[in-house]
Amino acid sequence: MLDLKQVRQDPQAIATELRRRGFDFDVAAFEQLDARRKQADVQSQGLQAERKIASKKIGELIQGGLAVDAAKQTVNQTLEKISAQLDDLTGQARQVQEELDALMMGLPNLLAADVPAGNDEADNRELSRWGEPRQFDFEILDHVDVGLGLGGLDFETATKLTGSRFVVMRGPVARLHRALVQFMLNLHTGSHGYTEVNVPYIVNADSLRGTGQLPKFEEDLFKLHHDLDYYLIPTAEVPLTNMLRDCIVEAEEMEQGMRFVCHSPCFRSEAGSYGKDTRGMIRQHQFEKVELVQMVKPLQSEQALEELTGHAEAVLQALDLPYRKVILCAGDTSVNAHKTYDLEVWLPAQDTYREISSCSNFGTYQARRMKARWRNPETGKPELLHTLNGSGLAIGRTLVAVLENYQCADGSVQVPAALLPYMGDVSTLSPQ
RNA sequence: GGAGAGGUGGCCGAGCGGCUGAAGGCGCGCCCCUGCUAAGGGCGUAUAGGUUUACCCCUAUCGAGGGUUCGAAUCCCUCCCUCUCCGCCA
Repeated sequence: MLDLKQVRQDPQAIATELRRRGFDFDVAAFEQLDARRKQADVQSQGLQAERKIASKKIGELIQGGLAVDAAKQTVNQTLEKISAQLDDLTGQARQVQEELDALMMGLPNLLAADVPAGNDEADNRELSRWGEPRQFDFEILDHVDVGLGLGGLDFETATKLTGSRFVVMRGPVARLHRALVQFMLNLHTGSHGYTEVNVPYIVNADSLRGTGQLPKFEEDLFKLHHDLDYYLIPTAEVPLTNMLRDCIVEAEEMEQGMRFVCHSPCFRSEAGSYGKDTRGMIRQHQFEKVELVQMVKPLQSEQALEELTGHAEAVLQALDLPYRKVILCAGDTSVNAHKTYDLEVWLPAQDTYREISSCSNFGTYQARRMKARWRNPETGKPELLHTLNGSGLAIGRTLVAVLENYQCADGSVQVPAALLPYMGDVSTLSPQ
């Protein structure tokens, strides 16, 4: 959510900014609604003030010994006038307020100045590459066939158990998957200063509103059949970031750094992606991810995004997986993000780089929704903090990348050196 | 699932129809006193919105939502959450 005051101050400037995203902000409609809100507020608040005075007077008269009815009589006129209008006016004021809230909730975040122009994925700008894609001297397989050969990936059984877009992993491949989780958690907690957290995988609607998945993207979520509005998490970002919802963090605690890392499953309905990436593990309804979240003081978030992205890159480098770093263009940056870097890993079978991590700075956008604040010692006042998150990394896609990049001519797969300690010294996954 | 107790400011905690946006304490900030240390005294200290150059002022908020009333932190209803006991259970 944007700052209402800021929008009010210069709606044209906001409109211009949002146009970069291709978002059309109707300034006239906003100003009209805001004016209506103001009028409704002034009227209803004025009336409430009158009522308060009248009520107080009755109280005083009764204290002074007057009978209750007699006391009411003295202010009768005022009361009648008030009771006739108050419900109506407060109702109106509330309704207008709700409309304005909805409008504000629907506005995307402002983009950072260095976000490149563009409409979609094709306009994202590559910033750097790391590693050399390996040259294969044999016919390579994609991860599905590699996994099948190892007897470790079983899509058919998963389809029987549930349906499409699920997978069963078995034996050494399942272990490799787990090894990736352990390795990443240890790296981020050991070398990057993150605190490991374990969170609920089911969250309420307030949490999803806080991070911005609701109200606009409900169709992407799995909602539970339950009396309360419960959802499966689409990413650990939701519970992790919402830990600070309605909190005021003391300055001292901020200094120590609010860095959290969490391994969790992620559940996504993938509505609207029919036919996309249907083969293999690239796009599943359930996948696992190691998520990085930081809450920082406003002036630090720009730097924090660089660092956080670097933490995700460190995983790819340790696994010796070639990747490139991309800055998302205006049209491809998600509505709640201020600036996003994607890390794309090299997938030889697809002969292309595919997203494996997305690292974003949200500025105050999420914090304002969540009322996540810190106490600024200079002012003594609570101020919104900045939130960031990134995948460090998506486990399923990392497994895909390992299977493809480390495959051998005989169908076996070498275990990356960094994972050996987690594999019980199994250094090669052999075909069955 | 059953029975009971409770949810008040950054924290603890009083209030249980009007003088309460809320006593008292802790914490925090400023000042005074004190030649170290320890202690003491004074003042200030919620959030959001409106208005304003600013001060003032106005409105809302005592878990959430309804209701009763001229008036609700206080009474009634529904829901959520926490704690204790019983049952069940990984």
